[in-house]
Amino acid sequence: MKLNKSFYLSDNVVEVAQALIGKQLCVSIDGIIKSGVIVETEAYSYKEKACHAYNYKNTKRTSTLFEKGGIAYVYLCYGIHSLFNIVTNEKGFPEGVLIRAVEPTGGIELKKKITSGPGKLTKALGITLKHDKVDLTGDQIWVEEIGHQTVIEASKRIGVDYAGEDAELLWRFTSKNNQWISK
DNA sequence: ATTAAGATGCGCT
DNA sequence: GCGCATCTTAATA
Repeated sequence: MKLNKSFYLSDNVVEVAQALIGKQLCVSIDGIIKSGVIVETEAYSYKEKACHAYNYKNTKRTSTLFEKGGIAYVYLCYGIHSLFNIVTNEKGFPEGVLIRAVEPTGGIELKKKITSGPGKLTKALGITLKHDKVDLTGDQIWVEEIGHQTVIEASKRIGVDYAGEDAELLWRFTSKNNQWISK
């Protein structure tokens, strides 16, 4: 069952990040659907330094985060990697959930662990910068409830040491004992 | 116009 | 564990 818009409009991005664990992410490209269960997320909010849109910093890159929740935020990191986020909250409140890892369920090459990392999973799913601002209630990218029961663990986020005290926030959520999460 | 740095991943030691 | 590839954005002038 596809999640509807209201799921993404919560003003508590941390709750959304937790709720997304165990949901299934689907991407439809050229009629081919690729899917995977979300097993690792991170929450980002304008309230803390690690976020691109910290303190309502609205730039060309972060403008997507200021849009109404329920759309994709894809951006290029280090000139190489496309990172996929889900924008939450109402328009003007930049918050989002970074998808760091998924467990492949369909349409993805299963031989190698190519989904265990924010840069790799986008490639595995075929997500590109063209998907920036794509509506997640549409037919290109969406998230659906599949009734997965998961034990969620909270930990510190990765790669945000520069954020000082905010790097200590336990805003990374993983599915316990899952082999697909990044290390 | 110029430059520094980044929500990473890979290869090598 | 460490360094590099690679390029867009943003801060500075």
